[in-house]
Amino acid sequence: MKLPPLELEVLQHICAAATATAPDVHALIAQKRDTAYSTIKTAFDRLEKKGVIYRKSRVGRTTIYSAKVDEKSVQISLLDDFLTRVFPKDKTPLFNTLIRDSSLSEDEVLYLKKLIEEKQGE
Amino acid sequence: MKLPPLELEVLQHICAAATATAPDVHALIAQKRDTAYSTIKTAFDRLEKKGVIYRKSRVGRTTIYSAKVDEKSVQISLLDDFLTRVFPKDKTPLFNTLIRDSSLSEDEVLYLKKLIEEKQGE
DNA sequence: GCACCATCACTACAATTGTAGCTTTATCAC
DNA sequence: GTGATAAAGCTACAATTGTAGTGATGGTGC
Repeated sequence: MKLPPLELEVLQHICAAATATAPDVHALIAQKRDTAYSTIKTAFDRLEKKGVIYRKSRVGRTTIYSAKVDEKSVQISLLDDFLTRVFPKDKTPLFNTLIRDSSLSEDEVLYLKKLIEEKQGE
Repeated sequence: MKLPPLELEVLQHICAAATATAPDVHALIAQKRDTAYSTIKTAFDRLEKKGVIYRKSRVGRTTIYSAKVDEKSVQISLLDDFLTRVFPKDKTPLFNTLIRDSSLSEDEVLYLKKLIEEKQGE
């Protein structure tokens, strides 16, 4: 599956709250940057047309949407595509950036270590 | 920086060979899938217009291009954007897919482990 | 010298995406 | 009931991208 940035962002808000309305998501995004309501609503419409979200119910004249897909599976699908496109061969720069340069918490580092030791045990 | 898939793919071929011509890259890509020469040449033209590659020299009437950018820095830039967009919060699914599900060579696993231990030593 | 053909340069077009305006409509408050 | 208004629905548009056709052109071989 492919999701353009804005649609992904909207989907993330919907997933985070389990259900969401266009006005709600617009309010959230508008906190960070200037965006018209209709822009966000268009993202909802396109996500719905793509079968990624659906109309769960209504309150008043406000539609309540919910995701049809699991956020994690979307992430994995996007990650898969990204990795094969951007790091088709040598993954060293990926690891370097990820571990050396990106700010991981101590917990994340421990989690990673555990995963790797698991992998080595195979 | 942002690079659409086709332009990235072309750039990767140019970087891999240090210099490359449009006919060469077309031949390489055409091995994998059916693509018109002009499609590839358009990617060259757009990369050039974006300042990502430049005309280094000519042999006969064939232009030899070379990259103006380091492939690694492009990768890092794309990775940065991707991570903040797709995994803005919890990176657990990222690690899981990367380490558990993707096929890493033994060397890659060792390299990863080394990196993590380095990180822990900080 | 000339013809041929590889390569270039240019143009075009449909699909997607971000962006938003405008119109309609249906609640809700009174 | 009626009016104000929030939300929906629809339309539009520019930029980007993948795709490729076409016509120009200039080396190269003979």
